[in-house]
Amino acid sequence: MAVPTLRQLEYLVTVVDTGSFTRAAERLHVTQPALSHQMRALESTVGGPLLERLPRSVRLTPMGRAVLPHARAALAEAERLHRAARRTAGLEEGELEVAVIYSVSLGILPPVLRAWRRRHPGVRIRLREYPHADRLQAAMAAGRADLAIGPEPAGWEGPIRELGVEEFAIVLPADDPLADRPTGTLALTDLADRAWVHYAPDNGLADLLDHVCAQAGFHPQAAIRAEQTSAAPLLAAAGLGPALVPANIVSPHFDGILLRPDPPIRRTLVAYTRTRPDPITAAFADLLARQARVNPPGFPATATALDRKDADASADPQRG
Amino acid sequence: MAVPTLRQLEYLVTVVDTGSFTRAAERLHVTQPALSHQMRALESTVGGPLLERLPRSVRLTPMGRAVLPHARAALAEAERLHRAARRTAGLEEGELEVAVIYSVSLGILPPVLRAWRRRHPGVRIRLREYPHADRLQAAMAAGRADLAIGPEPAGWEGPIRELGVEEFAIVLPADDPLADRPTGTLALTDLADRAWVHYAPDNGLADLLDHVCAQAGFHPQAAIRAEQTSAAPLLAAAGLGPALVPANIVSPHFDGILLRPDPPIRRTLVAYTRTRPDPITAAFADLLARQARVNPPGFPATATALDRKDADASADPQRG
DNA sequence: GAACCGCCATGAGCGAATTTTATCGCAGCG
DNA sequence: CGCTGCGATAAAATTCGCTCATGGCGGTTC
Repeated sequence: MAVPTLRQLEYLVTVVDTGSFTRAAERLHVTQPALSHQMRALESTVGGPLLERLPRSVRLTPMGRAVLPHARAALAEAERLHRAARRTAGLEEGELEVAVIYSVSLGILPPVLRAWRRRHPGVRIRLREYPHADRLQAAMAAGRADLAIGPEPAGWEGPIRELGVEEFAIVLPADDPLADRPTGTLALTDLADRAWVHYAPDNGLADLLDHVCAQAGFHPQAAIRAEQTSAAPLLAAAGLGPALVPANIVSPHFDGILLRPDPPIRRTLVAYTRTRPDPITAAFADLLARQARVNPPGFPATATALDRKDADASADPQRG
Repeated sequence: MAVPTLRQLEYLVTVVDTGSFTRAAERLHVTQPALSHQMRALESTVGGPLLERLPRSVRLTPMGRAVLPHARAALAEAERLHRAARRTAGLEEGELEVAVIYSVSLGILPPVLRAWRRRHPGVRIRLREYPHADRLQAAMAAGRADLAIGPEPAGWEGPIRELGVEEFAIVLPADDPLADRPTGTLALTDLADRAWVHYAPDNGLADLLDHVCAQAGFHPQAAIRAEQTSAAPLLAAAGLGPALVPANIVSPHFDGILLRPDPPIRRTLVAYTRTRPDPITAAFADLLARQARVNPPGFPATATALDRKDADASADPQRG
């Protein structure tokens, strides 16, 4: 009356294949009465006899003939299920959902994704981008991704793995009077009276810019509010005003000038999960921690060492 | 470590669909701890976590995502299995294997098959023809068909249903000196010195012809031995010699002469099964018993009343 | 033809797995 | 700060599935 058991279906096909209860029983490593019982139970759930017991063989009834292919199909599906599970455990396939703040998908992530794709071509990555660290954290807490990459989340309870300290740069056009500082550094207060290339309100960098300027003692005027983070350095280089951007999102062939703020502006980038990460997530987090160059050694140059030889270290769970 | 249970898979998809263990449990009419246990058991069989338990919902792990479609597929297959079983019980679909002797597939069967097909278009009939009643009976005993149609099997133990008495006719060419008997009958001895259209050795009619001729006191000479039963009347009409054929296999537009042997030669046709027939077989046997005109009323005319209005009588099991 | 053998069914008993009942822990919320 | 919803856990009861032992039935063999 209820659903059959996969094992009952397995019993059925084995009986049919061997043509005998006894042989099927020994192939299945059970005793023959167990098989008889299960077959009878199966016949009662489907509502009619499936096998005709002949003196020296068995034969399918019409109902048995109708049912058998579906039994095989269900078993094959269960087998596929098992294989799929093993494949995800072996990182051969799967789908990983990664949530990031904007700057990550512009800066550190692309080379990592490229390396990941080369190593695990079967594991698809679905990327979800958030403009603000708080929204990223909220989405992650609500379970919208397997792994989050962004600033250190406040009060997070799950495992957190540090990726590095992201450094911010001030972008000026090449012809700006302040552009050729011999030290390569610049105090924010030197730009207190400029109109800035600001960010749209929901972009986390808007808050960050407001915050650091407030610490420097002024409130930044906005010449424009960029919706897209990546537009900010371009707009700044075009002369709309200074911009504060993560140094790692600027292309190597960028024609603006990058100056290091004095004092430096930094934020730590981390990868975090809600719980102990599963194998795929752990592997991705590992790769991320090993390969992500949050800041290029020779700031402001942005060449990240993506093609570094990597050792397949074990994916030990992080804190948590 | 072993195969999962279909119910476990059902639990999984219900949890995913409802987004909650508790809601899934009530939808499945089990308590929530039972569901928790089963999910844990399933996770241990597939070798890793499938669900991530969030405060107010659940979320699939990558392995869960990989596994879920197969779980759904397996369940769908089980559902199809159940439906297929119900459909065979309702005679909506199925496959019936019928074994017959040659003359049946030439004579009484085609109109019955037509009627069956009209009534149960989903139930395919597979036909197996045997040249000899003994071979038919042996094949049936060995389980090569669901239903056998032929002469009464000797010492048969399963259910037998009588279909009628098949009458044999002597075929002569229209210009034969013996053809226009006013009585329409003819004694076999009148043909004792003719060369007959005989049958191939493995054809049961060969034995039958030899037998009835021996009873009439002579041994029939063979002008030819027909492999195909249906060829015999044609050869006889062409003048090769007299033939003895079941009256019902001769086409209405036949241009030979059919004479009733005196004394008549008859054999009973029956349908028989090994065991109490399943619904489909029983329904076919019913139709057969109701519709098969073993001999047309006006022998030797061969018009069978195939299009007779049929009442859907109940399919009570036969003797046995 | 009598004993034997292979094959499946049946019944009893047992151990394991599943479910239920009861309870705890925890997080979110008013 | 207690309440509520949700899932995990523990223990007990029930069900389920398996094995062991046995029986019936054909078919085969000597």
